[in-house]
Formats: sequence, C-alpha cells, structure tokens
Amino acid sequence: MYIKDLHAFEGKEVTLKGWVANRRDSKGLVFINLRDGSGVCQCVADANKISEEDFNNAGKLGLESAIELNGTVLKDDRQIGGYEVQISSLKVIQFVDNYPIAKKEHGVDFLMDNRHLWLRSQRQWAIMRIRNTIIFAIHKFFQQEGFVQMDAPVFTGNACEGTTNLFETDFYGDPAYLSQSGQLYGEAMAMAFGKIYTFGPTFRAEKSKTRRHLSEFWMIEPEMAFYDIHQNMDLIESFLQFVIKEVLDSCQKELTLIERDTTILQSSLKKFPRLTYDEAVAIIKGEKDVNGVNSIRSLEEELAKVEAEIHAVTSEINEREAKIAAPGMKKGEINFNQNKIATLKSDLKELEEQQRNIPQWIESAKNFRYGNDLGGSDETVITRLFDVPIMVYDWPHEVKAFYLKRNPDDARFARGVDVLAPEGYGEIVGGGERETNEQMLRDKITEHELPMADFEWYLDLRRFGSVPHAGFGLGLERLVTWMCKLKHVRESIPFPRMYGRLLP
RNA sequence: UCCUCAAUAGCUCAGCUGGUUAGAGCGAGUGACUGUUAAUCACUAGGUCCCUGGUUCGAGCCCAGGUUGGGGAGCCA
Repeated sequence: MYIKDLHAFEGKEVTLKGWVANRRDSKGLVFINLRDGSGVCQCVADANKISEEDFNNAGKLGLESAIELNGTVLKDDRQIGGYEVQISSLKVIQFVDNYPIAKKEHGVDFLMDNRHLWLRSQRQWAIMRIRNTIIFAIHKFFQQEGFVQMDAPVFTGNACEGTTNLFETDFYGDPAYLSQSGQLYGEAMAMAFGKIYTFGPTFRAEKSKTRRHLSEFWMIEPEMAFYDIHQNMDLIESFLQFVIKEVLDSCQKELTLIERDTTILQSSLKKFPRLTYDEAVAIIKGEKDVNGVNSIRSLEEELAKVEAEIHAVTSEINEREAKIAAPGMKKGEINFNQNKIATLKSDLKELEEQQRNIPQWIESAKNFRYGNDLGGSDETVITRLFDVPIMVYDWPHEVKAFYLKRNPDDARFARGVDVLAPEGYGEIVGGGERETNEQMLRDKITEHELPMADFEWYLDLRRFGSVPHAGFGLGLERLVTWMCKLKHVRESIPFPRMYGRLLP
C-alpha cells in the first residue's frame, strides 16, 4: 500500500510504512507528515482513538523516524494529496533524534555533504522523478523510431576530441582514459545497424566550478547512417519535443512541486528556429533583430530593470529593519519580518550578480570576434530572445571537432549543430554531419596533433562502405536542469561528481 | 590555470570606526495548548569566530600566506 494510491481507499482501513517528514503536536493530537517514497500524507494520532502507548510514541517521533501504521483514509481538502489518515495503531521501526536536515533553508555545501539524506526532501524527490521520466522517454522515442541501443566502451585508449580533460587510469600497466564521448564508436555501430544510440556515463576532468559542469555525466549519443545535417536537425527537434511532451503529460505534480512555470516548455513544442553561425553572430552583436528585439538594447533595458529592483529591494529591507528596531513589535511579527528580510537579502545577492554580469555580457556581445566559438554569455544573450530552443549550425571549422563534415558549398564551415536551451541554459545538444572523406580526416587529425595510429580503425569506416551519416550528443543532466529550471546541474543527478566533490 | 566573493553555535546569518562577558532566528531538550501545515508560546543547553604568522595596550574585525567553498572565464554536454 502506497500513499499515491490513497484516493482509491477512502473510508477504508490501510497500512502505511514510511518515514516521518514532519511532526507537530497539540494537546491530545499529533500530526505526522508521512513520506513513503511514492508521496506524502498527513497522519493524525488522536489520544482518544489510539492506545496510550502508541500516542506517547507518536509524540516522541523525531524527523525521519521509520514507522508502520494502520489507519482510516479520510477525505480532507486541506491536505496536499486531498486525503489524511486517522491512525488506529502505530508501530515504531526506528526512533530518530537529531536528523541533520532541518525544516529550514540550508546552504549548498551543507546540503551537498548530506546529499544521501537531501535526496529524501520533496524538491529532490520531484527532480529525480522528472529525471526518471526523461530517461524513460528517451528510450521510448528511440526504440519507437527503430534505433538499436548499444553502448560504447568506458575505457578508451585514445582521445576522441583532444587529450586535455581526460581522466587517466591504469589498464593492466598501460594508460587508459575514461570515455569523454562514445561518438566514434557510435559511428562504427551505425555502419552495422543503421540507427543506434548510446546511453552511458561520460567523464571530463575539467577543473571548472560552474553551474553547468560535472566531471561525470550521462550522455545520449544517437548516430544515423544516411542522414545529413538537416535530417539530423529534424530528428533532434522531434526527439526533444517528444521528451518535453512526456514530462508535461506525466509529471504535472512534480513540476508544480518544484514551482516550474511550464510556459516555456509548452512553447518549445513549436518549431525550433535554425540559425547559421553567421546569423547567430549578427544577432548577438546587435546587427540583426529578432521579432523587432535587439539583443544589445534589450540587455540595456534589462540592466535598468535590475537596478530599479535593487533599489526597491534595498529600501524594503531598510524599512523592515527599522520596523523591527522600533519598540512594541510582537515576537511573531518580528520573526515574520526577519524571514522576509533573509529572503530579500538572498534576492538582492542574485540581483547584484546580474548587475555585475549584464554589462560584461553587453561588452562581450558587442566585441564578439567573428570566427570564435560562442561563450557562455553569448549563449545567454541570444537564447533570451527566444521562447524555444534554437539550433545553430554551420560553424567555422576551426572551432569544431575534427570529424565534422565541411559544408560542400562553403569550405569555411563545418556541418556541426548546437542546440541552445532558452532561459539562459545554453548548450544541451552538440552534433552534426560527419566527414566521409578519408583524406580530409587525415588532414584534420594531423592538424589537431592527434596520434594517427590510434585512429586507423576509425578511418577504416571511410574505406569500407563510407556513407553520409550524422548524429548528436545530449547531456542528460543539462536537459534535466533546464526542464526543471534548476540553478545548478548538481541537483539533476543523484550523486554529482564534480571538481572538489567525490563524497558522498 | 586565471578573475572574483566568502568562511562566526548543529543550520541560516548579524556583529557598527579595532574596545569589557560574541548575538538572533531555526534546530535540539523541557513544559503549555484538541486541527496543526516550516504550527504557536515559555524556559534551558549549545562557540577552537577556518588555519598559520604579523601589526596593536587590545583583533571576530586590519595585513600577509595558506586551506576549503560559492560564482565566473577558458573548455564543454
């Protein structure tokens, strides 16, 4: 019997097993918020309706105590799930004291140290369920489309895209690296099965501490024989929209719980704009408007708005502080104001960060040098003009991986495509059409100073039945982060591995 | 690797220009209250002010170096 099924048992006697998520006392009454993994519901122990021993035990339950109880399911519209349970008997499996995560805001470092317990909280519960839905939807889509799931090795002897950022390990005395992409193996598998996708862990030893990076993350890499870049983009679009739709259809409760405004997810079901690198650069530099909106001018307006908000928030904080300092305020009211001030102060910190960032974005957008890759701020500058993910393709070949095909009509460009998520989330997909010409590949491998011998097997694919083919890589955690509108990727995976974080 | 911000009670933070015994809220403990939703109210306990050195009559506060963490750049999904 699980809490999610209570609605089917109205008026009936049920047995629930779970953990105490919260407890409140009153004379003769104990309210327990019980959590069982499927949901949360309030259970009431009434001194007049249960044994004295059970009632005393109920009053002593600390947070996260484990219990089993029998009770009657009653409809109660005041409750989150719409039902509450009137306890008739209670069995304590374990009493718990001093559970470290309090019913209060905590800092990131503390929560990360307690990740194994943090996962029990409502918000993390909802995020992990959405992650699960996304993973299932990914498999569903590709299986439905006739793709074969095949995984690439995790140990590799050579670097796919350069030798930096690799974790080195010992492989029977030889150096081996943890995979940073299954891409090249995916191409080999696509030549055997037509359409394949990999779904596995990926490792990047980047010493970066940003909200977008993990050292270990999960990547989905489809590869399709006989696809060109345009068919690739068609597939990316229908794939992402399938996943978004699945989440909207089956995770309403979770999205509400994490307070995700789904407007952008809804609007992402329309066509994704496809921009060439040239068009994207013109938009970023403010030389080309999007629906009458200019990137630079809208940033300047945003900055003015942020500054006005900072002013408003600052004066509200001062006002409330003055009120508290004045004599005669009741304790409850003081608490209320202090909480309010704490919230306002953290808002203020974020606003001030924006105030510092926006001028830098404007500068870097104005001074963007044609031919460079887009930086994090450039991605923010362009994506905030759209309410849907955008696809940027045909990149200067110098900034992209060696295996991307040159545009046959303009050799300056490689047929890569990046998908940039809206709301400032940036790149969630990178892919493209692959180079089929053996000599072009050899030149590129030399140019990137990669060891040719390690790539002979890969070049075999160009010698024996080379055909046009394309594919892409999706970072699962970045997709989860965007869809849940999280502040940081670390909340999108159960146990994040990142620079400076190996435990728990 | 670089830039930037921070570290004070179990947690989140305040601590004025360097000045006597370092504060609040939450959490914990005890008690009160028969419908609470982060319940409320009263009382109690709880401190190596990150570390090392320096300046000073005096350092939580100033200076130098380090450690750890946050945000960002580079690079990337």
